[in-house]
Amino acid sequence: MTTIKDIARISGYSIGTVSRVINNRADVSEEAREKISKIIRERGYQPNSIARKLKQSVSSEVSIIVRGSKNVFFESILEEIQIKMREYDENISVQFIGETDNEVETAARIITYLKPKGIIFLGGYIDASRHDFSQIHLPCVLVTNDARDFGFDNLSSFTTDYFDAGKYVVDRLLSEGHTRIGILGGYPEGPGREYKNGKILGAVEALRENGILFDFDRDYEPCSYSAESGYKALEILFRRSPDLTAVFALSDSIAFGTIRALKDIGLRVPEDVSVIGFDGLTYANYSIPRLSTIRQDTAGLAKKSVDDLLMRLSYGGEAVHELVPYEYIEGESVAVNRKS
Amino acid sequence: MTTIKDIARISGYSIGTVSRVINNRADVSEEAREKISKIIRERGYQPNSIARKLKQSVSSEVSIIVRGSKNVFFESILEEIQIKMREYDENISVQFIGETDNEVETAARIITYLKPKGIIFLGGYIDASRHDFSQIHLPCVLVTNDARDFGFDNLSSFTTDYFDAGKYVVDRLLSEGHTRIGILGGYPEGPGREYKNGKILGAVEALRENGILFDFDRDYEPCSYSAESGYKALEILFRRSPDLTAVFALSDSIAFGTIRALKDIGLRVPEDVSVIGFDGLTYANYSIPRLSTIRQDTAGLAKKSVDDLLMRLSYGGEAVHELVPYEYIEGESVAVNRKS
DNA sequence: CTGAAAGCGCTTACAG
DNA sequence: CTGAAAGCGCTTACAG
Repeated sequence: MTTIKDIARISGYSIGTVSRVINNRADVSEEAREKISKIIRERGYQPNSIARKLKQSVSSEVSIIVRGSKNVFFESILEEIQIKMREYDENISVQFIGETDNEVETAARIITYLKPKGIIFLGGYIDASRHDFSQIHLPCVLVTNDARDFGFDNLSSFTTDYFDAGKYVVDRLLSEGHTRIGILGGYPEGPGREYKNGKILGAVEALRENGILFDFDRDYEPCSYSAESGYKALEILFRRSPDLTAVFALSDSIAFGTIRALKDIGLRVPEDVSVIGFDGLTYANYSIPRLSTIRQDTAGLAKKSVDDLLMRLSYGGEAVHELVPYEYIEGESVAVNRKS
Repeated sequence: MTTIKDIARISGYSIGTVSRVINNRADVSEEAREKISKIIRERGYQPNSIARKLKQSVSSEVSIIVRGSKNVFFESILEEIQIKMREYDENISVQFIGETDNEVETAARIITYLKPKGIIFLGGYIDASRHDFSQIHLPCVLVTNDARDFGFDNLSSFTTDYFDAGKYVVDRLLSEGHTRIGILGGYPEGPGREYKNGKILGAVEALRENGILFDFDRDYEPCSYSAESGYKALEILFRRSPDLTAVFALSDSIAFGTIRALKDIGLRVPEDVSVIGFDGLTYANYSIPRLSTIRQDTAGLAKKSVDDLLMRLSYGGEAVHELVPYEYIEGESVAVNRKS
């Protein structure tokens, strides 16, 4: 293994000077820089990143903490982030945590362990651990949640406007004549069994504006973000509310399970029941029927998050909070309500 | 930050003894071990892994190199590997590389950079870079390819028997009376435009045993492992061979694209055309129609790979090569051929 | 069983 | 602009 000592010996300079060349410091003579660079190139010398990390209190990596490893939507954002980071030649390390794990605690552990220079949270909440987060002073980005109101100047956030999108979905269903609309996905949060999910709140608001009071006990069924749970949740929902003519599934995977369950019950989509999903997974465009859904801009979310983090890392600047536009994709899973 | 020095100072022992306790060495008195352990627990002290890595020529991490970041099947194996590794309290670092990147080169880079104690290759070929691999002396595992014939005593491999499974698929279609069977997916490899893919070779063999010579030019269409390319490939295939009554899609994602394309052409699955996929993704059980497919044992592949690597890491031993059983899942996408 | 000391490969004030 | 030296937090022969 070639080390900095070898380069120093061969070049005739000290390891201090070699180190300065490696780190592109200004205070090196052109002569030394060229000579040393040449030798580094020839030998294919790569500085030992572990030794560097030990000295530098911070490494050159960005850590990405992903909440929930089975979430197809997060996987696609993660993929985009990876691509972007590779373009910029930045190193990343990915950490998956469980749905119920505390991402801020994880961040604290990672900071001592990996010493990242910045952190991207993919799908955390943060506000549940505000106190702990205030101990973290690295530039961070929260993706798929709005951190505007948390008041941390080192935490940017980029997210779809879930409230607005949820409202759009229900407005769309209302405009097709549906009034008996069910909602599938997510969980009531906190001790008060509150519904904090923006998609749900937006959906409820759309109904309210049309004089319909959403009955959670009857027309809502919680479930996690997978086809399996979507399937089961639909069965429960329709046993309770067989008169529903439309379903808003909080993710495409839930929607796929929903559509399959409806078929197995003997109901046709969209003739008997309309279904709208959320996320805009590639597969939504290949399912039978094609799924009508809200497409989140995964590429945009990823790009903005990465760009913001790297810019703040290099030049400082304030944290920003941005709502990234979504798009409604017209599929084949929505039809006019013929029941009423 | 608590360091080993603090623990030493508080406990009254030297940092050497503290280090021995941390590393569970035998040559420490019970008294010292207890006293020091207690303090470590109280303080929530975590040894700095970077400093450890610097001394130990090897870190405590296992690196996982994943080929192709858009591969849903690999993602599900990766997830299982992560779960297993976490159970065993082993740290991992994941590196995604492009479809066409050289995984052995990547491994060499990672070894100097991260100093992993072992490597798991998810979906590489290795044999294309045999020479370079012979420079790698860490325990390694290749998943989803058979390395038996490569002759490296540090490389185990676990894979589905693709030849056998491919043969099974076509036998299944033949038994339903299909003789005009198309194949979708993969690429001819190497300069000689050879078909090295085990699934394809098995399929061709099944046909041959039944007196049918597979016509690659007419009844095969290469494509990558996604719904999009499956959709396009099916269109091309059927423009050329509209008399096919069955399609073997080399992955479930290809199959989903295939089924959708057939529907858009105006053909029904399975009434007009039977389709069998490969992988056994969860979603295959929720699509319309439910997809008949070969389920690869992702959990088994992951568990065996992890167990083998950790065992060889701890106790040495020879590399092993194992074919992990697959299972045919009967869906709704295969029917008797009524054309002949 | 324990401590003192060398050293892993690098970075960075400090002098000059 | 450059070198000598301290030190990052740990591990591990070496003595005793």
